[in-house]
Amino acid sequence: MSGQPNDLSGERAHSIGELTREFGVTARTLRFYEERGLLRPRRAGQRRLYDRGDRTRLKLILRGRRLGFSLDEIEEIVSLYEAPQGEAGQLQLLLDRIAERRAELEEKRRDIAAVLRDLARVEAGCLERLDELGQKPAGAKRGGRA
Amino acid sequence: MSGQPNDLSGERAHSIGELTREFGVTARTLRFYEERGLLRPRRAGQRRLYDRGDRTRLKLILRGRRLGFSLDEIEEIVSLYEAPQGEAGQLQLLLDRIAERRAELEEKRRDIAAVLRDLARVEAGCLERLDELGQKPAGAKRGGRA
DNA sequence: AATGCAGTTTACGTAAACGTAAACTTCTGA
DNA sequence: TCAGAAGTTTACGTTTACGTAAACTGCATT
Repeated sequence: MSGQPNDLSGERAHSIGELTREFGVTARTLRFYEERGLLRPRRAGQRRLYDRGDRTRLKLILRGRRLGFSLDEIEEIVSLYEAPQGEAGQLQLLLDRIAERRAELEEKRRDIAAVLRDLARVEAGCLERLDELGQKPAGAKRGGRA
Repeated sequence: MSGQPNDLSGERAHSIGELTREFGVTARTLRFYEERGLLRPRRAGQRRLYDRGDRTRLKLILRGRRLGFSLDEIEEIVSLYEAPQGEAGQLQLLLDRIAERRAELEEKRRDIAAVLRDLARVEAGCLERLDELGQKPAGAKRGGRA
């Protein structure tokens, strides 16, 4: 229909190599995530095929990774997004876990704010000192308030 | 003067055990950080004595850890705070490194915002579904806008 | 003198998250 | 038809950040 054979979904699926280039990870990493159950690409014979959903999951995984979550934690977080529409008790449990994760994220946010504030102080000291030395600082555009 | 013997600084220094309790880390961790050069407590004979500066450094270290920085990166970041008041070239290098770190931290901040936004969406879905079921949700106070 | 607690060094062990190498298949272009 | 690129499985290696155990010291009780 849309060019490629085996196009059951109407979506263009990607090979593992395409994914590595797009996301800057190695094929080993993608296979490892699959082994861990974090990704579940379908297959064309042996070859893995990653569709849009897989790419979305990968984005979430890498986001969690940048934030320093372990793969176990990432699995937990990602699972929240795809929680089955259970009954009341399940939904309440889900809400509780969301609240926990939110608390962690807000702690991280405070940590970031603190580090940014400290860096701003050091930077201010540098600039002041540079000014005393009668130098012109290069580049380094400043952002908004911390 | 202020009670303890060997009180050269006018500050009350802490034993390793006190630190572990205060910060929720093990003694092994503190010794490991020292081995890595991240901490440099003074000694009373063999015993380590941690003063206010050491505690400040430890706070910075643990902050970096919560944000998923490696100990190498943490060392780099902490060293920024204690940079020697060098001459112009050194100051410029310092400013560059600060800019790099700021960029990383701001990426993390965006990541956090994204995850919080997604969690809020899932939460909204849960609450809606709970409402349909005619249940009253427990706890889980909501925060501000993402 | 003996016990116990807190601290010390030395050293091997471990879990997480991949890296790397080997040996094989499958497709594609020259 | 055959080389090369891209993919596959299997399996052992590596780095980071500590855990854990052994053996020792110094000090305070009992």
